[in-house]
Amino acid sequence: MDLDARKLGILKAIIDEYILSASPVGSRAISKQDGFNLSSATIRNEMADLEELGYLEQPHTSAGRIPSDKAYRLYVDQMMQKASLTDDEIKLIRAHLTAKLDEVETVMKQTAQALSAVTHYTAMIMPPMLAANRLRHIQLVPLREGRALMIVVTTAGFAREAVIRVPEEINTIELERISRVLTERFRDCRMDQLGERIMQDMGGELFERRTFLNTMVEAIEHKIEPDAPNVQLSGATNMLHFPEYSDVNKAKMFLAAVEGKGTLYELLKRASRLEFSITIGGENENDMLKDCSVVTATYQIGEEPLGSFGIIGPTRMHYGKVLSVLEFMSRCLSEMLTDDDE
Amino acid sequence: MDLDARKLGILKAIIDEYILSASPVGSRAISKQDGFNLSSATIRNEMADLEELGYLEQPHTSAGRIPSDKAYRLYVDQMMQKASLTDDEIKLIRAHLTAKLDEVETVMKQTAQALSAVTHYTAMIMPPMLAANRLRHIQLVPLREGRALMIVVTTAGFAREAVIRVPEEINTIELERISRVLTERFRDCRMDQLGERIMQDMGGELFERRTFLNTMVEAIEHKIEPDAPNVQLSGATNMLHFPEYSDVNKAKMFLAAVEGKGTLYELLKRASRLEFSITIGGENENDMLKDCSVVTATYQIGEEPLGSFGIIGPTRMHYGKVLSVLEFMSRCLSEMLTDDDE
DNA sequence: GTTAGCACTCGACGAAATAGAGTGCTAATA
DNA sequence: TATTAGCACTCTATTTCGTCGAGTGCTAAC
Repeated sequence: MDLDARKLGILKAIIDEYILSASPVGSRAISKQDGFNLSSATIRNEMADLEELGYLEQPHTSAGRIPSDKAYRLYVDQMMQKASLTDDEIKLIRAHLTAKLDEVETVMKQTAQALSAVTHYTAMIMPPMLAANRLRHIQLVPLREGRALMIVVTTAGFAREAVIRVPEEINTIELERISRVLTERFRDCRMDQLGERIMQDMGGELFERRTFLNTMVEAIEHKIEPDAPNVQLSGATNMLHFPEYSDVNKAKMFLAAVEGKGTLYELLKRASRLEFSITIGGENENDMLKDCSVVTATYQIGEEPLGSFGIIGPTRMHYGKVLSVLEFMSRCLSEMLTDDDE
Repeated sequence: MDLDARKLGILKAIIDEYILSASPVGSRAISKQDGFNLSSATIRNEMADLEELGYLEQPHTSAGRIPSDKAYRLYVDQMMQKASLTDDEIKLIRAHLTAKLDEVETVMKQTAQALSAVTHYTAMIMPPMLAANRLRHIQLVPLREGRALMIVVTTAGFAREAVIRVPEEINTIELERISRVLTERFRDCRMDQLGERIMQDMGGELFERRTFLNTMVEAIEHKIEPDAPNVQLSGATNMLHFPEYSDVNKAKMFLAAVEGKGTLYELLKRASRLEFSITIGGENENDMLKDCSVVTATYQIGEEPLGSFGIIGPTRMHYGKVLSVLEFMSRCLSEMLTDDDE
């Protein structure tokens, strides 16, 4: 089952070549490369073996070979070299992230754009999960009759708003009081426990406001993890430049998979548990992505992972380069969120 | 130059037919329709006339005719019938807009989705412009050292945030004071004048904070009209189902035009001056949209238009249906923003 | 174990043939 | 004078067929 050094070398050469050319690799192409002093016939024999072992596939009898998912997996785990970023690439990324990015939304968008611009694949990023954030401030701003805007701010500087109904008997001053009391009492409470804590603690000075508090708690729980999460996507059309998507139906398929952002959100949420993840072709849960690879990384404030981002591309992907880019971006992004303007 | 009734009728029949079939319409197809008791030869003569007048085009000698932009313009201006919505369509729209949509973002997204689902075209919507809104509340929430979150709320219940730097000497209590003073002083000031007004009025109790106020004003002006505006897009892939986009390059073109959302923002902003607008093919400023039509409508709070939304489709579009849908959605949306949860 | 040689397979590409839709024109008709 | 039937013609789309070339697998020789 294990591959000897020569098979490994040949397989790597094939994969590298296929990643560049996107067309099946023949034995001659490999035998001509420096490093192998072997005839094409020998390579052919080895390739036949590799095919039997499941690392290569043949589109049809008289074509060259293309790597299987299994081959990419091996490649990623054992033989890939990380490609460090060029100065131009770093410049390009910095250009996207330089401006005074004072809103999360904008940071997300710029990150996605930078990623897709540098990699030429499709980039995606999920907004930060607030669960592990801590409460900093709650503010109720009265609007027209019977409504108020509730604003919840976390220590990391993220804010969520919701318009909520306010019973008639609660006036502006009372809203102010409730804001102050809640802020003081629940300051630094984890966001994912906030609702629960408020409910438990309703006996105190806010007892007579318990129905209203209920409304607030509901809105808060609804906000911690937005139900229509705003995954930012960039460069979906990049995929159309790859020969694997010159078929309109393939393209349609891919774009459909990517447009339903719920899918991507699930993907990214799952991926946010691991610092980096690479999912190759059929390893994807989503059938529509079964000839794509997904590479993700996380971003964080301090130690706490907030969310993840990544790129989607053909399985024939520049894994080495992509990983380096993600690593770099992860650092940039985390730094931005921690030190700098939000 | 003017068309007699018969030419008009024939032209309308051709357009209606072409909208359905997407393939050039021959003389026989028209002569067989009820209503015209004319042979195909007569129709042919009329069609030749219509072509000479610029209303029809012939892809090649032995094909039928297709309507020109000029024909669609005439169609839209004079002969189109509005198609009222079916119950199913209304249900579909309501289904998208029913839930407690408590955040602008969500409303935008749902609207776009409903639009693209009902029309099968590509839908877009711009977020509300705050310029004509009035200030309701300013709140500064201290974050980690040297930072605060500035939150600006308008009377319509929209909020914008920005993380800003805070000089060391300004403590929490002082931030609170500044918030209160600004809110009191500039309550109900139009958002697009707010920055200016604050600058003018700096002499009062906040004189010693003028550098900090400068920072705030900068952030405010930056926020009133976001520079990377979050145009929501939905159903971009719908276009791939239309035969006019079975060519990958056409598809690429369209998707590229639509992905750079700046373009769409400009489009929508310009369109927000008119309650409804229809732009056909070459009438579009953007060359990449020159074989698309764009139909837009506005949404408002009270009398004040806030922004616009619309759909993009092939010039061969169901204009009547689309207009009705937009009309209906415009009402829905404005109602939602005015009465109900934001 | 490696290699040269060769017959074989299969898709890509282009030329030629065919079918069919639709036209424009002419001459007949009402 | 407006309409129509008839017909030759044009152009595209589709199919068929032959050729080319890349690449293979196998065998026999090194």
